[in-house]
Amino acid sequence: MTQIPDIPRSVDMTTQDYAYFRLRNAIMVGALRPNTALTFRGLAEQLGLSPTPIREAVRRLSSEHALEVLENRRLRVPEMTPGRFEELAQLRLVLETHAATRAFAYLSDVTIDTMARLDAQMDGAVRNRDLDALTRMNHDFHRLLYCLNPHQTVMPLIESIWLQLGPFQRRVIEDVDRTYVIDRHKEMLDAMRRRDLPGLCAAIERDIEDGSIRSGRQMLHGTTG
Amino acid sequence: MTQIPDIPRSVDMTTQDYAYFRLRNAIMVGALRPNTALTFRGLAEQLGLSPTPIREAVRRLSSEHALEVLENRRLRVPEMTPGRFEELAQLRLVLETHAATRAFAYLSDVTIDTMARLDAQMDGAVRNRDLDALTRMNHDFHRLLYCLNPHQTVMPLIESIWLQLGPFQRRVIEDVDRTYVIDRHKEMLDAMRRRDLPGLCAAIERDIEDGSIRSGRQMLHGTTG
DNA sequence: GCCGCCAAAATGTGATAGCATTTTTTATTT
DNA sequence: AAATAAAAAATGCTATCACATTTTGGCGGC
Repeated sequence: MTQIPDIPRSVDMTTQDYAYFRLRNAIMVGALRPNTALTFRGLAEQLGLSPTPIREAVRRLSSEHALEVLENRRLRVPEMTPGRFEELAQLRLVLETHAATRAFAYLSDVTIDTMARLDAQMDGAVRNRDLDALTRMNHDFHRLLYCLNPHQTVMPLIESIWLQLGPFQRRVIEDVDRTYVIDRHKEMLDAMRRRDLPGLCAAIERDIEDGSIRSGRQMLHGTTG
Repeated sequence: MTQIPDIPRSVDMTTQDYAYFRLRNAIMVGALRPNTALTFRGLAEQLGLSPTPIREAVRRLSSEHALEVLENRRLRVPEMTPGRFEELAQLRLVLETHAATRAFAYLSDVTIDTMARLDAQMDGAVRNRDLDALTRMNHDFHRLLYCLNPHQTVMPLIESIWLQLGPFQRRVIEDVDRTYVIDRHKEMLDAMRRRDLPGLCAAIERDIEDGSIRSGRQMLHGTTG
C-alpha cells in the first residue's frame, strides 16, 4: 500500500523539505484524495520519519491551504464544493491574466520559442496519456510566462491556487478528452508572437475556461455559478 | 530591550500559534524591521520558548512571505524595493476589487452599518494618533466586506499581501497625514448604499492608491513604476 | 438495540539532546 | 597590517521522550 508516492531526494535536502515536497506532490497528483483522514504520527510512520519535520511540512501546506488541520486531531485534503470551485476558478482567471499583464513587457522571442517547445512536448504526453507529466508541463508552460517579471509576488499565489485545484483537477482530466487545451496554448503563443496583450489574456481565459472551469462545473453536477 | 511586543495568549492556545501570532504582529507593526538578521535559536530565546514551536511558526510566516529563510542560517523580514512595492500594490488593487465583486451579492444594510461604525471609530484613532489601532481597524473594515462571501479563497491571499506591505506601510503612515483614507472609506460606504459595484471598486482603488501607492512611491524615491 | 461509562490506546505538543555544519573568533604567519 | 589557519562558538536539524488531552473500544445497564 504505497499511498504516498516517493520522490527523488537530493543529498542536501532537509527531511522537512523532503516531507513537504512529497506530500505536496501526493496532493497534486491526487494520491491523497479529499476528505481522507490523516494524522501527524500516521504520516510520520508512513514516510518513515519522525513527527518533527512532518509537522513543519504540514504547517507549510496548511498555510497554502493544501491541507486543513482540523480540531479533532485530524488532517485532511479540503473537500471541493461547487462554491469553492467557482471561487478558485475565478481567482485563477484574475491572477493569471494579471500575471501575464505584468510579465508582458519582459517577453522575448527566445521565451516564446521555449514555451512553444514545451507545448510540443505536451502533445506527446497527451498521446501517451501521461497525466502526471501533462499536469507538470502545463504548469511549467504557464509559469515560464508569469515568471518573466523579475519582481515576483503573484506566482506564489497562483501556485497556491493550482495546489488547491490540483486534487480535483486531476479527476477532471482523467475523464475528459482535453486536446482543446493544446489549441488554447497555440492561441496564447500566437498572441504572444503578435505582442497582443489583450489577445493573450483572452487566450488564457479560454484556456482556463475550457480546461478547468467548464468540465469542473460539469463534474460538480451542472452548477453554473 | 523588548524588541518583539508581547500579545495576549489564551489558555488553549498552543505555543506554536502564540509564536506565530506574536511574530506576525511584530512584523505588522514594524517592530521587526526589514533586513534585520534573526535566527531560530535567537527568536526562541527572545520569546522564552524552545526552538521547536518557533520553527513551525517561522515556516508558516515564510509560506506567507512575511519572513525569508536565507541560506546562511539567518532569517529576515524581506526588504522593500520599488519594483516589489509596485507589484504588491497592483496585486492588492486586483485582489481587493475582485474580492469586493465576489462579495457584492451578499451585501446587506446591517453590514454597511457595521462598517460605518468601524469607520467612525477610525476617526477617533486618527485623532489619538494610535497607528496600531488604525492599521488594525482599517484591515477590519476591508475584511468585513470581503468576508461576506461564504466561500473564502481570496481573503488569505489578501492577508498575505497586507502582511508583506505591513512593515513598509507602517513607515508610510508614520510620515503622512492620512485623513484622505477616511474620505475614501466614506466613498466606499456611499457606493455600497447605492448598491453601485463599479463605484465601490473605484472607491477601493482610490483608497489603496491614496493611502498606500502614492506615498509609498514617494518614500521609495519618486519611482512612478 | 441504544446509551452512558470507563479503561486503553492513540494523538498533538513541546522541551531536550546529539550531531553535522557553518559561522565567528582567535592565533599565527607573512 | 593583511591574509591564512586553527580553534571555538553558534546554529539548524531531527530523533526521542514525557505529558496532557482526546479518541476509541468494550462493557454493563436500561
